[in-house]
Amino acid sequence: MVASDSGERGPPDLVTMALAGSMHIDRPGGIALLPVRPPYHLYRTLGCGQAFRWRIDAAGATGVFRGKPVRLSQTSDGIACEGLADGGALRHLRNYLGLDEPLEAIERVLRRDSVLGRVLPTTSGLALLHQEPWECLISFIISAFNNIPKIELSLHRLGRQFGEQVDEGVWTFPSPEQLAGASLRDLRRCALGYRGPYVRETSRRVACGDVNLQAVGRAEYPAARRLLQTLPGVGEKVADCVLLFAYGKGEAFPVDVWVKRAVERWYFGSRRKTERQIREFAQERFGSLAGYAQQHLFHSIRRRRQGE
DNA sequence: ATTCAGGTGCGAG
DNA sequence: CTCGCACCTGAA
Repeated sequence: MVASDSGERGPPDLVTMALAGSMHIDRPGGIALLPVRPPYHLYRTLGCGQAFRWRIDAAGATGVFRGKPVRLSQTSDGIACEGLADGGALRHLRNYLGLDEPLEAIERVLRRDSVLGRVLPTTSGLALLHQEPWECLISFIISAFNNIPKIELSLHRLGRQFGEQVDEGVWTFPSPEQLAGASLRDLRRCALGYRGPYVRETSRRVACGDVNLQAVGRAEYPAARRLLQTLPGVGEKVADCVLLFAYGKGEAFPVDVWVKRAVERWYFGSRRKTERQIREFAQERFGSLAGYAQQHLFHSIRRRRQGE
């Protein structure tokens, strides 16, 4: 297997190299600039279904980061960030966005796979985020047997009901304590359906320290996965999403209906496989880059279906 | 009105 | 342990 580097870009220019050494550059008007290396693609990264609370429009992406409303946009110079003042927060944002993920090298390796080689031209530049585990966990509990607009609706209502308002129409994501103290009746208002009790029970188990989300991060992938799966509403797929999108466990390969369909069609001649077979196949084939492979496959088959 | 949607928990074999 | 099934609810 030889990498076909036809789509690869040339070495970064001097400006890019110089900028990459610094965390950010202050611009007039309280706008900070975070340098990025190609092929990083902000809107693919925020819009590919890892996180649900970013709103993307022609002007850029808006959302809440560590309790502050922020607006992000990508230019040829990097990521412009409006709303965060101090360098510490910007460093955290840099980490959150995955700006230092070695995407060029990752995609060079993935491109050796003929399927991904075909897919990458339309998915290149998406990075795995490093989300806050708590919000990510609740988001994917809600995602089960649900659709994206309604997941977004539920998360928005949870913020409005139980979080704190930081701007017009913008709320923080509620803490474990805030959700643990919620009534099922109030949770039901958030259109959670039968997931309401899962959300509250999981919140209780986290709030009381029964499950330590920091300890999950310190554990190896298999143990961390088992730990998360002790929570109600958290099965294999949800656990893998949290491990991948929040904890940076790159070997996680969440198998949802889309990825299952993609792998069956593109790797197994459309023969039916179980979710476990698909996950084990992917982990064997892609190793620590399984999560990246999953994102590209997911993104590709979804836009294909939607005719984007 | 009917159908669909980024799984999970359950009981049965 | 694997398999099949029911499931809240908003939007198309």
